[in-house]
Amino acid sequence: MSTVSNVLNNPDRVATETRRRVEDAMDRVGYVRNGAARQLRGAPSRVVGCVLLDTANPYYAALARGVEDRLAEAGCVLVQCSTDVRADREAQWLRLLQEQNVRGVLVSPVSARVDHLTALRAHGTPVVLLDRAGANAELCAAVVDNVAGGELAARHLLDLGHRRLAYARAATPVPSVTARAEGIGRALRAARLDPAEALVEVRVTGASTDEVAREVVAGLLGHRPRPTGVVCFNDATALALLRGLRQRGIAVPGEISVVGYDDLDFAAELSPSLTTVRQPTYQLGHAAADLLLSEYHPHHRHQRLVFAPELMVRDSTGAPAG
Amino acid sequence: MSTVSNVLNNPDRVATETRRRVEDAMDRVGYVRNGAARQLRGAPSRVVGCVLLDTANPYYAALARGVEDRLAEAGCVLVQCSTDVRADREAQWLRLLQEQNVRGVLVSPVSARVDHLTALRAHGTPVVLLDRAGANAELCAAVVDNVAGGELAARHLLDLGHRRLAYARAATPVPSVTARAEGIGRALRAARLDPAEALVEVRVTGASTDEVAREVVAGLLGHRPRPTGVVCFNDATALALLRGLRQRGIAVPGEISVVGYDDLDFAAELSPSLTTVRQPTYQLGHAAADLLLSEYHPHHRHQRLVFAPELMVRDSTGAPAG
DNA sequence: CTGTTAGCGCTTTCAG
DNA sequence: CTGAAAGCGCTAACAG
Repeated sequence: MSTVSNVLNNPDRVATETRRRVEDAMDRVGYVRNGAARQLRGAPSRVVGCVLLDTANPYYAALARGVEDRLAEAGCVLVQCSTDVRADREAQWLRLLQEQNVRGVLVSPVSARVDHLTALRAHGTPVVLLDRAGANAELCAAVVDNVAGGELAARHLLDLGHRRLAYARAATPVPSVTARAEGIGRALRAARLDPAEALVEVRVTGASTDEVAREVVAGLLGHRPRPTGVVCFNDATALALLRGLRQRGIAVPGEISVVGYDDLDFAAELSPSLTTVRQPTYQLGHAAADLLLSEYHPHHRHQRLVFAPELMVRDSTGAPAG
Repeated sequence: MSTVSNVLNNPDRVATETRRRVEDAMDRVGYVRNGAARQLRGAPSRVVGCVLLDTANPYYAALARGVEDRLAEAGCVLVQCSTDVRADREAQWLRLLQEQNVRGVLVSPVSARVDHLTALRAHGTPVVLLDRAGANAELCAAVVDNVAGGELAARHLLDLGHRRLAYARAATPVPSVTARAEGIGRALRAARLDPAEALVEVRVTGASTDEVAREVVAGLLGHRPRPTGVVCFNDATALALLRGLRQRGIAVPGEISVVGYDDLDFAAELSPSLTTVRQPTYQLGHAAADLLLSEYHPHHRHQRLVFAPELMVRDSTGAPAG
């Protein structure tokens, strides 16, 4: 019995001949190692958890793929859970993952409060924050600089000559979405404009493209003076907005300029092609997984990895009319 | 000790007062159940595995979300693995999942041969096939009828008057992609055309949109007589093709009609908007998970669930010139 | 209701 | 190299 165990875990301690005999006995009887029992004996878990706002969202799907690929190198698999931005679900998933003794969790937290995550870490489960840095570097984090992203988008519009902007954002107070608003405000102030006057926030609640289109267009056109440039918090919203504006016969970028966020595959192919902020999503996931795995090293120190977004200028933005 | 166990597993056998005492002792010390130990004692695993061609692909992301939601109802989580259409990876992931004693696996198999999956099932791990029905119903399967999908797309073009078609497909012999080719052939024969003459297959190997665009356009234009209608095996390829044709100044649908596959969010928003075959992806995942969970019922019989695709007619298709 | 006990499959240690 | 034994945390069965 101990020889078999050695064949599996310390192959070099076993004579080649013996090892061979054990190995083909194994596949004669179809032996499969029992992970639960190993883990109970103290072996590190080979499962990592990942709690995201919505795993079907292409942004998170790409991020998760980055995570998955890095974990594969370490022989680990990834459990993916969606919260749909609900704190109760986040808590429930984290509990389940903790019970499964996962090797660690990557979390895109629903709210800015991360006490429960700090507690989870203190309890022995490594945690890496995504999209949101912890307050005092008490947790590892990997983020794209959303403030910078919002700033890039807004500055681009300001440079083109726009003076009244809108930000079409999800109604839920997701940290990354809020940070982009902050970046937009920063760009406005740098241009000596008062965000209270020069910026309209339009909140999107709809689920379908059509609903979103209606909401955003209504929010924009209902405002006087009408904004001439819009930053959308993601490309899906920009897509909906472009449709809504086309249906109303409003020219883009002639009457209104539109900036997206994410640079999904289709952004470059729309007509007009979409100016948008690209995020290094896959790399972010890869690096985050790397960070998580490194928590097992003896002298681990928490780190915050910050990735830079990049503005992709295309045809949906131009100088304002008049 | 057994009382504690009962509080967790048979709460009604314990007096309310005692239960309460146990419960707050638990959260005073921060007790967390050990899943590995439970499982070792025979509790059913709460982890389900899912091995897909590429988890970052929006098609699979939506499918996985359907799976995830159904599993959540049963208190289970989903591990997602990507094979990138490589048989060795598929085998490796399945092995790992088997060692983790997962409750079951959903697999979108790399090849038509599923012996290893039948063997896995025989060994005690429930298996549900995705995108591919097993030969003799020896495994559960949930599929969208890809033959019907290919047929829908081709018949639409034939009805418009096209007589020379192309099929732009992934070079790898993925079952679902091949089935669509079969459907196209069937539609051609139904219209009394010989697929050998009336159909060109263009194989796509590129990874980036630009490469794909080049390949497909070259494949199409290099053929005499030139096809007037193209079915793409997915929307991403159609997107690339539209770009390629636009760059060459070829009118869609004026000179060439294009049909996509998947009906991703952006399909309706392109210019021209994309005629494409919609698949009930989320529902497929949901139903597949349901099937998997049902394997635990005593009198389970393997079933094959077939979902119907739907043609979304938009502006990228029209009557051929001349 | 509480305490005791056995044992799930594995790794580790120690003797032979 | 092989055999024996302990114990990871839990559940189930049973006696008090």
